[in-house]
Amino acid sequence: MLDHLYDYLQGKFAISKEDYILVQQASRKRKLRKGQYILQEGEICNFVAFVALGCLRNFRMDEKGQEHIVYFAIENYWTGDRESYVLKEPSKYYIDCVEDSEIILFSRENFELLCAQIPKFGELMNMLIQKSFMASQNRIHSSISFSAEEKYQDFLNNHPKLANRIPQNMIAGYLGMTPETLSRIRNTIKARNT
Amino acid sequence: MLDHLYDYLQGKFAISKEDYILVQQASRKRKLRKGQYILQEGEICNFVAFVALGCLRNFRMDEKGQEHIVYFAIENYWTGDRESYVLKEPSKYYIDCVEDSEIILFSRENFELLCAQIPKFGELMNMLIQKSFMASQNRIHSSISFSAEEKYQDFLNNHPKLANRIPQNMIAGYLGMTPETLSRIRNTIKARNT
DNA sequence: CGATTCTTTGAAAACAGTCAATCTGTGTGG
DNA sequence: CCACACAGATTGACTGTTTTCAAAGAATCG
Repeated sequence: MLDHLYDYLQGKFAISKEDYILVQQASRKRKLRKGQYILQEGEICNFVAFVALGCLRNFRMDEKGQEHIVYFAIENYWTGDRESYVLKEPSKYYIDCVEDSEIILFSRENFELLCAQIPKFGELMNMLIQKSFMASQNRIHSSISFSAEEKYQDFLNNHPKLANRIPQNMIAGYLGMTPETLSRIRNTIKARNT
Repeated sequence: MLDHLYDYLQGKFAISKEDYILVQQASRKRKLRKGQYILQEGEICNFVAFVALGCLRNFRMDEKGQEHIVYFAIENYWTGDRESYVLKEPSKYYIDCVEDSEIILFSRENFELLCAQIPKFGELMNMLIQKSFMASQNRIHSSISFSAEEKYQDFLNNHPKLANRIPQNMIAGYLGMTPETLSRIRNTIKARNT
């Protein structure tokens, strides 16, 4: 029943049936409801998660209770708090579900074992971190260079699929602006296109 | 004469003399003057560089000629444009020297060879990318969550060594604000501490 | 249908950017 | 050694953008 992940890994490096059985044995599936947390501030992130269905977000909460979102993970994306995982320190992040979701969880032990047992799997993870880094660089550039409207346009260009399924207050929290500002920006864009 | 890199690698994984000779043969040293470029927009980044001395910056230029700095590399840091390197696509970045510098350059071919020949070297690179990613995440958080003054304070906390040697207009370009704004922020901080 | 959450709108205030002028320090050439 | 040029930093007045707070409208879910 882990077909989603199997298709994904097939697409990445043509995993063998036998190796996939290892993956299956190392993981467990979890169904989650919208709003449910898989990580909370202060906990050590001892897992890596693959999103088979739905959408999750990584965010921090500030003293005023405002949520600042650093990452969305939809189908075929991985999530977790890399920093807490690597350093084995309490996380500064929350991870919760934006929609009802299905994820495949790997405990730290199992995940490291898999990376060692299936070299291609380990390489894939290195490649993913590299891609994450490249994406982060681009996000940093956008966030230090662009006006609020430009940031939103950039978001639409880079994440057309997210734009349609994520509430706007979260998009605002991802872009570093208030929901009111985002709403006004959408207005002026709409006005311009008429 | 590549002692700086030798000490660095020693500190990272106790490299053997023989392996270090490989590193030496795969690299070449370059002295650079302040302002000199090692990468310009449109070029493909076919190298990885280690900074033995001095300071370099990665930045993009917008239509108005404004420079947006995504990264500073000082002694014992690595630089280059990872995205252009990996994708073999023209870079969107410039990399130039903030001070007179000495760097150790690895061509793509030599670098990949080294990673394969010296497994610990390859692992180190993966680890560095991972750390870069973690640093990027934190920078994204700061840039979507903080006011201009908080961003500056955060910069002082995280990069005390950079604050003293980098001109303020560049710090402003790194934090995503104008030099004027940064100057005023420094004023209010100074006023508060008297 | 009612309750809750999300989005929009308005007016005022806070914040950051722009433009122009001045000040400071550094290094260079006469 | 001085005078000058130059780059970087500061200041002031003004403009524009974004936030804040409050309220009203839409949409969604049980």
